[in-house]
Amino acid sequence: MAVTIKDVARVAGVSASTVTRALTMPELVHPETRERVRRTAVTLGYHPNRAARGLITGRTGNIGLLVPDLGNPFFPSVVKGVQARAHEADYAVFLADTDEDATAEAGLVRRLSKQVDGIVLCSPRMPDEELRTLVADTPVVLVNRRIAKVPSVTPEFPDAMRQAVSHLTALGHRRIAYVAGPRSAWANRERLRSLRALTKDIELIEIGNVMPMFEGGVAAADQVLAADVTAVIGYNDLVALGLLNRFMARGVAVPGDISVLGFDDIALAAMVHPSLTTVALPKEQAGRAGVDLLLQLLTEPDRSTAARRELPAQLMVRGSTGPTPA
Amino acid sequence: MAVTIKDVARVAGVSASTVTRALTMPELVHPETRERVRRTAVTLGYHPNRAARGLITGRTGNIGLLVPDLGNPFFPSVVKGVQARAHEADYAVFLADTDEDATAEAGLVRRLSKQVDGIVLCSPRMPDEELRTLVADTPVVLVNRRIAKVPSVTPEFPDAMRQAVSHLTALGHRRIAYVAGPRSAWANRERLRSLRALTKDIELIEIGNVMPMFEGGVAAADQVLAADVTAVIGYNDLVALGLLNRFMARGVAVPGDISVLGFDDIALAAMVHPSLTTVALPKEQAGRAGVDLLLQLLTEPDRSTAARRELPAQLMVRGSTGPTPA
DNA sequence: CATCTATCCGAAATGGATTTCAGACTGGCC
DNA sequence: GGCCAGTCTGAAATCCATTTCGGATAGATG
Repeated sequence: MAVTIKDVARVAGVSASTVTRALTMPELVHPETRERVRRTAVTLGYHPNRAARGLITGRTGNIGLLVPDLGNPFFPSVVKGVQARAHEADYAVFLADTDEDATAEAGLVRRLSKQVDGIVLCSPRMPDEELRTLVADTPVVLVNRRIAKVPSVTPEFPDAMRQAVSHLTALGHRRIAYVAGPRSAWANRERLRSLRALTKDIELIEIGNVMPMFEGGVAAADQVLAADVTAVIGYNDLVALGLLNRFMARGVAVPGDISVLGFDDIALAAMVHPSLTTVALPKEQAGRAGVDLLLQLLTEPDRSTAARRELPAQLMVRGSTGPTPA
Repeated sequence: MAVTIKDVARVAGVSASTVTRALTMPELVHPETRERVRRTAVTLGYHPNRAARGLITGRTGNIGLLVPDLGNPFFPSVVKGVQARAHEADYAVFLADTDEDATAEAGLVRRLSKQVDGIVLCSPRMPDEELRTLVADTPVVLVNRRIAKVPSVTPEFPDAMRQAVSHLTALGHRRIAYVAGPRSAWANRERLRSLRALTKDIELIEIGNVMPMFEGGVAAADQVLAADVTAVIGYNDLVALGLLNRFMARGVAVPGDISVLGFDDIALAAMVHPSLTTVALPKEQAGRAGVDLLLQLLTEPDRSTAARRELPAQLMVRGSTGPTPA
C-alpha cells in the first residue's frame, strides 16, 4: 500500500542503500544521483516508515510529556511550549495526564519510555527516590522539580517569592498567610522554603495543604479569614481565585480588607474582577527549555546530566493587592 | 540491552514463536508452557518492542489528537477524555496543537498519520473539501464537526441553543446579540444556524466574527452595548468572559443592565463573579466518545464510516443572566 | 602501463516481533 | 497395527529502513 524505500529505489534505478544515503547522508552520494533519488522520493510521496527506522536506529523521534493535570491552565501552557519546540526539532509528542495521582506516574513513565527517546516530566509528584530509579532507565528532564544529577528547568523561586513579599511589605502587610499546595509538590516545598527565609520581614501563617485547584482555595478561605491576616499568598492562581471567590461570597473586600496574591499567571488571572496580582512563572518557555535540555541529553548524555536551567519570574501587579486596611 | 523475545525464549526453553503465541494468542499453546513463558516474561521484565511489532502488524497502538488551541480550557478537557479512554484501550496519544492555524492542520495530520492508527480531529478549522481528502488516507474521527460519511461526535446544537434562548426569553429578553466566533469553526456556523431558526421568538443581532478568546469578547463588547440589546450570547465562555470584563470596566451591570450567556461551561465559568450562565457542552465525554468511534472504525472500517454520536448539552444557570431591566 | 586512492554504489546483514508453513506427537478409530 | 485428526511447537519468511562491507569505476601517480 504505502510507498517503501524499494519503490523509490526501483523507480530511480538505484539500490535501497543509495536511497537511504541520498536522503539522510547526502554528502555520500553523487549529486546527480542524489537529486534524481530525491525527486522520485517526492513524486512518489515517500516517507520513511518510522517503525522500521526506529527498529534499527533505536530511536523513535518521539518524546513523552507527563503532566499532573491538564485541568490546571498552567500545564496546557507548558504543553504548548513543549509541542512547539519539539515540532521544530521534528519530534512528535506523547502526552499523558496523571490526574494528580502520584502513584500513577511511574507506571505511565515506564509505559511511555518504550516508545519515546526521552521524557519531559512536568511537576512530578512522586518521591525523590522513586524518581531517581526512573531516571536510571530513561532519559528524563524535569520541569518544575529539581533533584541532583538530573537535568531540570525551574523558576527562580527564591527571587519569585522575594518579589511577592516585597510587594506586600511595601503595601504595609506584615502578617501574611500562605495557603500551601500538595505536600508532594516540589514547587510547594520550594515556595514554603523561600517564604520561611523571609520571616525576618513578615509574620507567616501557614494554612493547608490543599489541592492545587479552585476548590482548594475555597476550602481554605475561611481559615485565612480566621487567621487575622491582611494578605494571603495562594499556592497558585487557582487557589488564589478560590480564595477570592469565597471572600467575595462572605462579603470580604479585596483588596480593601485583605490582599490576595497568586502564583503562575494563568490567563484567567487577568480576566477576573478584581484581577489577580500574581507572580508570572515561565510556562511555555519552561516547556521549550525542557525540550532543549532533553535533546541535549539525547545527543550528549554525559556532558549534560547536571544541566540546570533557572528561568526568571515576574510579579504582575493587578487589582487584588493593595495597602493594608487603616 | 533491552529484553527481547529471544531472551525469553531461551530462558523458557522454547522458540520465539511460542513466546509470541503465549502472550498474544494464549489459546494456541499448552497451558503449562504458556504459564512458564508468561512467568519468565514477567521475571525478565519483557515488553515487546512496539516498533518491531508495528513493523509487521502495520499497527502502532497510538492515536493522534489534534486541537486548535490548548489555551482554551475547552480543549484540555477534551484531551483528558481522549487520554482516559485511549489508555483504557492501551493506546497512547500523540497530541498536536495548531494554534488556531487552519493551514497548519492538514500538514500536522499528514505528519501524525504515519505514526498512529487513527486520528481524532477536534474542532478542525480547515474547509470541508480539504477535510474530505484527508480522511481518504487516514482513519479520522471528528469531534465538534460533522461532514458526510465521516464518523463524528457533536453536541446537540439545536437543542443547546433552544435551551439558551428559552432561558433568555423566559426572563423577558426579546432583542439578543450573538457574538460570532471564527467563520471557519463549524460550531460557530451551527450555533448561528440554530439561532437563526429561532428568530420567530427573538430579534437577533449578529456581531463579529471574533477569535474564540477572552480578547475577542473584550473587542466585541462595545459593539454589543451599541446594539441596544438586553442580552448577549457569546460564541463560547471565553468570549462571554471578555464581554463581562469589558462591561464591568464600562460600569454596565450584569445582569442588571444586560444578561450574558456563554457556551462550553469551562471550569472558569463558575469561578468568576458574577458567575457565568452557560450551556455546558460535553467535553471529556466527547473525547471518550471520539476514541470509541475511532477504535470502532479501526476494527470494522466499513460498518462505521457514518457512525455519528450526538451528545446532549445542558444549560447551567448562574449569575450572569437575569430579568430584563425594567 | 601498472598501481594506488578516492568516490560511489550495491548486496547482505541487522533490528525484534509476528505469521505462515510444516513437522512432531498424541489420541481415537477402524 | 495403521491411519487420521487434532494439538502443539519450531524454523523460516516477513515487515522496512539502516548500516556494514566490499566491489567497481575513475582518476591520479610513478
